[in-house]
Amino acid sequence: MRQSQLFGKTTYEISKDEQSVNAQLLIRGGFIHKEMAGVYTYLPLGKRVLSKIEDIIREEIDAIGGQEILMPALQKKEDWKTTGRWGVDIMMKVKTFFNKEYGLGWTHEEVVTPLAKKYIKSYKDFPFFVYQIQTKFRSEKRAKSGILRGREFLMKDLYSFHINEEDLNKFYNKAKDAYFKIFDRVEIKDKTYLTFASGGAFSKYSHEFQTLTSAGEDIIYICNKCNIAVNREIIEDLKQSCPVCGNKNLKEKKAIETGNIFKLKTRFTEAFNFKFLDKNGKEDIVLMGCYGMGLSRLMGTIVELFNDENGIIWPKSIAPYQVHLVSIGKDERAIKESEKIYKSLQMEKIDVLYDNRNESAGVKFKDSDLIGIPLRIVISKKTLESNSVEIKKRDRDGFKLVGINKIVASIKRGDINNT
RNA sequence: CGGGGCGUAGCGUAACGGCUAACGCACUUGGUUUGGGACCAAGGGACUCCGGGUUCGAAUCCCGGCGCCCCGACCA
Repeated sequence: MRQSQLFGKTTYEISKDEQSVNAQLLIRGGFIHKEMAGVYTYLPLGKRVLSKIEDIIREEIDAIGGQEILMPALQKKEDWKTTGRWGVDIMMKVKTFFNKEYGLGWTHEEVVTPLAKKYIKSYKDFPFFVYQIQTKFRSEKRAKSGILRGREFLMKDLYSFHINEEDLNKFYNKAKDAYFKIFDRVEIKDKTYLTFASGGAFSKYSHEFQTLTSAGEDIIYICNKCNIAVNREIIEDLKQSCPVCGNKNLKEKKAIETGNIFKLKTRFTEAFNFKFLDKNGKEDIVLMGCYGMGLSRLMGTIVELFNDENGIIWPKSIAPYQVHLVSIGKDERAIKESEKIYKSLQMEKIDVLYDNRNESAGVKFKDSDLIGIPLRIVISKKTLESNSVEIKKRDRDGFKLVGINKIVASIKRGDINNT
């Protein structure tokens, strides 16, 4: 992508209204645009990051047997009445000119349960797992913290269906592992704790995935022995101790909930009377689990975690581009060589953002820092004096020169992947 | 939903009862620049959030809306 043609712009100044770090950096970098409180447009750079997060999640959920579907955001009133959730205050509703009402989906049990019931009758078809990556609507009383708490946000929601508890438990643990794989791939695993939360009426605990950040809005209590945590709602019930080992020395930390998994058991299958026929031809109730993960929140969390005074520092796996090719100056040969490198990187199928703009070196470097692509190739008259380009890496350890490539027009995929 | 703060060009701000609403960034044109947010010159761009009031006169004061941010309650 030629930066001269990139839709969206970096800005130096930002309203003092915008106080959260993720909103500031993402807006300044031209990743997102705020439409209203809690509602954002994802510009090309932001959309690329979101898509990369989406790809990672899709891969890991597919790997545990998830089948992707896409359910409607516009939902039937009667199904919400069936579960008794039509009246919850989080639900947004729309009304037509003729006064017909619909709910806007903030979760999808009311859609997926009747849907599954329609297709599945026999024990032979269990277990099965369906998920979607879709926009959710929630009437948050207070949207805040940039894309950490929106009224409209992108979420992956997975639903599992089982004929017995043992099978549900088995999958529940698999989902847990898959979540940690996702956190690992976006480089926040070491800051993310499996956190015990209240399980409601049907199971003792549910689990949240809480990622430590000062921007977080939750308080969790970490057990360093077990490497797990407990959330605020159940800390008192547990008498301030770890539910696994009983350790009383829990550390209080701020965190953000980046995922949650929940054994729904029969909460929704009973409401919709979703039963299956077992081996003996006898009816029994289906068990369910649900597994959520907010993509836009994950993106915001990563920005909160990985930045410095100059801008965002994206993990390699979700950076909007793999390489930022920065061409400095108007020197004819430098421009010609930049074009050659740009084309050769494209031939190597490397995603490259090419700063071909007619801007000063300072502007280009500042923008590059802000956008936060971890690998930067700089080419200028100066580097060409030694027939080379600079390859610089900017990551959480700082900013350093990692190489000088002598043969300018022949940077290969390997050179990029190895740095 | 309670408390606090704030709404002036695309963005950041100034003017705080009195001439044509000012400045910086961004934008357009021409020129000089190009290794860390350059410079000169010339431009375009505003129903001062909306509605009502007070006043000879309102961006400025008052009332009512709406919107945005922060704190709290609630929540992925």
